Amino acid sequence: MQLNSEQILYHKSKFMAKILTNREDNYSQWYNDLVIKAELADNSAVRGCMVIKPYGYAIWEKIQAILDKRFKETGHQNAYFPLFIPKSFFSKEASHVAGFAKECAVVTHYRLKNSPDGKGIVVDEDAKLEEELIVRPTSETIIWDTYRTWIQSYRDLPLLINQWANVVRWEMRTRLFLRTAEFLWQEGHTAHATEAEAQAEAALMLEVYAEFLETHMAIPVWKGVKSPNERFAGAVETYCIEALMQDGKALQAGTSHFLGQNFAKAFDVKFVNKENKQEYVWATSWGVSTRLMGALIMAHSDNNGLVLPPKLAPIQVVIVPIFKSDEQFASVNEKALYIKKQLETKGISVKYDNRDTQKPGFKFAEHEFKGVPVRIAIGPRDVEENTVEVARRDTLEKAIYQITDIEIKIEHLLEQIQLNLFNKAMNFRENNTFTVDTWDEFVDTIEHKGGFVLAHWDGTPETEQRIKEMTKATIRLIPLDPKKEEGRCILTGNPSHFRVVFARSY
RNA sequence: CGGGGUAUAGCGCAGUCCGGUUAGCGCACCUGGUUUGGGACCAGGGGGUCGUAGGUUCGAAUCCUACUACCCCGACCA
Repeated sequence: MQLNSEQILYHKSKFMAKILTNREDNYSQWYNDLVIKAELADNSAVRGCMVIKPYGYAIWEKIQAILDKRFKETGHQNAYFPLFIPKSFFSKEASHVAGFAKECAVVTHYRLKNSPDGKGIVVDEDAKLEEELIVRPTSETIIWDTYRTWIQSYRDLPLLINQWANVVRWEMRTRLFLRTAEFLWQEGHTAHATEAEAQAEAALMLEVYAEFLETHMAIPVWKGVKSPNERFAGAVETYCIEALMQDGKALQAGTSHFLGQNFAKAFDVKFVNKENKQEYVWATSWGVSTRLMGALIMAHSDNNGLVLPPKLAPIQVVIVPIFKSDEQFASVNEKALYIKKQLETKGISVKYDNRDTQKPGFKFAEHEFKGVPVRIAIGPRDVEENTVEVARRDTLEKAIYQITDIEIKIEHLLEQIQLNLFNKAMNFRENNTFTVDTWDEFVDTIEHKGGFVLAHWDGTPETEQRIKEMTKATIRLIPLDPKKEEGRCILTGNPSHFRVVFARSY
């Protein structure tokens, strides 16, 4: 019972109200259409800032809930630090300020007044701040300034804090979820007594992110370390997870930084060790943002709309009743409610779409567009035969299920869908990962195939920069445990001992 | 910030070149009826300072000027 593509096309072309640009025709437009028409987010009246709509926010809340639980399981506590950061804090860590200076929003005044010409309101020049405030692009500085007062002794360590917050980076060009001027994220900031402990923390959180993407978002990731060019401003080492989108571009999905003692020194955060000696503390920070929403959308969705992995879908199963007469509705309704109750005993989130203002076909199309993993349709024929029609979003297949043990069958189906999405994404990545040895091959692959390209690099920032200028491809990551392989840099021909991962990226 | 484009009902558009009734159309919305196993149909109805501010003109959605916002492409970045 499979709906073939011609049938789908027929339905779409004849009735379609929500037009989705074809993914193959214009990937960016497809993405934008999807975000807006699936009601995940909208552009707002504020340049570069988005409105996250209830359906999109529900997905973000699921992401938050799962990660928050993992953070707490790994010993972290949530706290909240100010949105505003005194400008002077920023200049304390040289590379940090250099990295963020160009994209900071600055608060200079604290009052408005009626304009002298009587038209509207103007900034009151008399209300100029003594010290200007930066709207946080990230919170290292305010947090480390605070940690100074929290940390005295090795007994205060490790300090394991996370905050869920919004940050602002004044980007020139923005895209819904992928790059917005304001975005939501979590930022972990930890302080440790030893370098090894801090390194272990950075590695642990990278692992938490990788596990989350793979098992919940169904997106396979590469783990690695950033080249100096791509390193976080102020970090000693930046670890990252990179995912491959369906257009062959890479997306950095999360980062975890080993900050060494850079911020401890800049903000004079010392502790007394067991030998009663003063030492600077060792630090990490790590974060993921609403950008994950972009990854989720781009990794799985198709020309019929959004495709959501069951573990993050706000609605996992939608039940659509089909009926003509009131008597039919009564019996269908009874069965539908029974099924809903059964599914809920397994913790499945079910929407019973019993709106009488929309026809079944409309509901099918709508829930399909919004990526609901499983749809159950139940009509008079089903009631008679004790069956339902089950359609899965990932493959668009339909099947008839006996209602007996429906909750077990659907639970199993959801697991299958989750797995299938991961496997599809994994296959895609494998089919779009290329190994090249010459410059011509490299350019050709980046230009015509996209994807991840494994190549030798001489290890210098200059070479990476030149490659970026010539091909727009950057080193997405250096594998954590690179396989030893002697070769020559694709650009300079200098010796190299292992391959790194190149790609064009978001 | 550079290049290009757009702005007319909630959404998508026509009308603008070549100024001239009451600014149209599709979808959506409201009412009534018939319908309901893949985006229903019929009838009736509501909704517009034509992005903003000036200007030209007897008359401006239409011509001119400035401004603003958004989208796409680049440089920058998660």
